[in-house]
Amino acid sequence: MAKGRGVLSIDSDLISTTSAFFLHNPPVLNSFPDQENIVNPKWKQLANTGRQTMDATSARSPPTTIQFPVKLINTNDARDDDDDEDDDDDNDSSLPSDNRRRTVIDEMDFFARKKHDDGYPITNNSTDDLKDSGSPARLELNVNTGLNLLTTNTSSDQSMVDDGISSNMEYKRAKSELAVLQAEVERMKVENLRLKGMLNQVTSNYNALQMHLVTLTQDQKSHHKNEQHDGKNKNNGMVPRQFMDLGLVAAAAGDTDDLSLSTSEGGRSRDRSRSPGNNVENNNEDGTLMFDQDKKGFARGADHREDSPGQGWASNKVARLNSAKTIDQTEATIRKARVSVRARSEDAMISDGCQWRKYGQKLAKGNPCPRAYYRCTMAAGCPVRKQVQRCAEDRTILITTYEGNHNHPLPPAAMAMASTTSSAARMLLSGSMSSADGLLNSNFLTRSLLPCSSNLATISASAPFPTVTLDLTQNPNPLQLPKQPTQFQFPFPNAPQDPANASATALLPQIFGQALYNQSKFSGLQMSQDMEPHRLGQQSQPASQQNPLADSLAAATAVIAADPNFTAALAAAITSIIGGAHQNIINSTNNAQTTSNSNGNGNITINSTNNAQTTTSNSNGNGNINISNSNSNGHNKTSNSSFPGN
DNA sequence: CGAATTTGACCCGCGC
DNA sequence: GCGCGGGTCAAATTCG
Repeated sequence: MAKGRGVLSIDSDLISTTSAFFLHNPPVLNSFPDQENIVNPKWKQLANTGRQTMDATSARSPPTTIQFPVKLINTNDARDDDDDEDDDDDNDSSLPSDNRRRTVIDEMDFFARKKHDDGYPITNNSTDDLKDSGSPARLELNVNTGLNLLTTNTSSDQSMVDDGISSNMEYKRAKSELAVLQAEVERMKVENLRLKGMLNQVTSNYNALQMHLVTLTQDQKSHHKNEQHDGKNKNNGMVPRQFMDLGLVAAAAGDTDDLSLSTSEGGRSRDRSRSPGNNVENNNEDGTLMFDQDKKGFARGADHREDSPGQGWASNKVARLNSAKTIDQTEATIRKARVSVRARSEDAMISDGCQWRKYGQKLAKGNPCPRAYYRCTMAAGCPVRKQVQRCAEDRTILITTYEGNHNHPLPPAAMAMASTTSSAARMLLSGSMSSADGLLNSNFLTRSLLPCSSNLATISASAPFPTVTLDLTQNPNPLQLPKQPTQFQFPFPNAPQDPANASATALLPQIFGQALYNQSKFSGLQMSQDMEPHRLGQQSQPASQQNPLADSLAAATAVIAADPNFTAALAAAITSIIGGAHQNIINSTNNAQTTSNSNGNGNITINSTNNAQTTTSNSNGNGNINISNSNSNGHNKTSNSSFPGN
């Protein structure tokens, strides 16, 4: 897990970077990040892996993305590249030199380019962006510029006429392009209204969130030893939402036959022959093989599914095979994804609200402390597993790794980890599955989007399993939070300051996990690009009734779900809270600009504005790394496999 | 006595 | 092909 770890660290104090997000145009979305916007050749090479000719696409097709200028200024590094000019000067040379250089994301100007295109005054960011547009590839994606009008028309519009008669043609073409863009603007406005509502909800529920967490903390402190037992008796407080197993239930709902075939063939028999008793568990009431796969899920399920297509099945349903295979790959990635929580605790386990049964223990290599294996026993067949092991270096640190999603209602106290585990996969997936080389891309995103070295959250896509690690054991990097003298103990100001209390530490995963969960919730189920705003609000309403916290964060995360950069933005907000923020403002306006600002005090301001495109621009301190988010693609994929029951 | 835990064996994937 | 390591199983054991 250690190798190749990308680290997420967003320092509210040092945040001085302006992030530019490029919002995608979903209908013509490219499934791969805009490596054209990647200034660094090395990164660009990475981004090109497994991707088809993007250059040709961008050259021939109408603009698929709308760029929103972002300026990322790296202030953490000793290098003096913290001004715009420097960014321009060494775009190619300095940017990649150190992927691990911490980049602090401060401001996310989602709509600056949009403003520019709409004729609004060009912001400073826009200016910077234009300067950055020295990269030819970037110009190609600058869909709203006049230049692109000449280069991005569709092939059908490409005429063989001579230049002499082309002026009128080009005028019409430009007019057509303008109409398209105007339609996009209208759609963005609708999207913005939706986001506005979400963000307002975040604001209105923020106090409720704090109260909720404080209550949880007090409750967990007082019932720390008995929490698992309490969870058994809190059926009244069960969250009615079903955490369906990733993908497998989707198979039950849609392609049950196919996936059943796929899972019943191949490597399935070998396992069953060894464990006949599992057959009972395999036969779920709905006839799916959900648990059967889940039993292999922690380590082997994905592998089985990946090579599962049978002979006849594949030959008869080529088209469906492709789609199913894609889903399988998605599921495999999700299934492999893990959420690891590092927390200081003297107890054998951190209290996460679930009931667990130990089914194994093993001495893992490199750690004298045994690793314990637990499975959730709150419901028969629940696929969720967790591993608990003490850190070899510091045995006061308890490392708990979760995988899987609960298939049963959960008590509120258990929502934290459940949300985390069910969503972390998608967070990784949002970057990893946007292209053929999923993990590579995920890792790429990790390094590019989350270049900051941090103790808070780590996303490791290069590990055997994509892992999101939440480190609750260390105070933030002093270089990143120089103004935060106190040791990080709890992310919320009102929280008890008891570092040894595992219950308290378990709440950060709740926050983060909730965000992740909501991200998946919106991205996978409700964040459909085609979904109308009012419908979205309606769907989120029940959850809101159940848990205002869930919805408030859901709203924020819905925005974040658009891109891993947004996740970084959320992390920035969380980090801000951790850093002692006393004020977190999330505003929503109709202005064509979205910014996320963080001052030295850890305040976070997120202004949502008139835009709905989902292209992202990312950059570190040395230059601009522009990543075209495949949000819509990736999330649509997950929507097929994530929460089919909803 | 039932439930939970322990623990050795087994299976599987992966690297050499 | 073999060994290693991770993960799981299930009989044995312990616990309440």
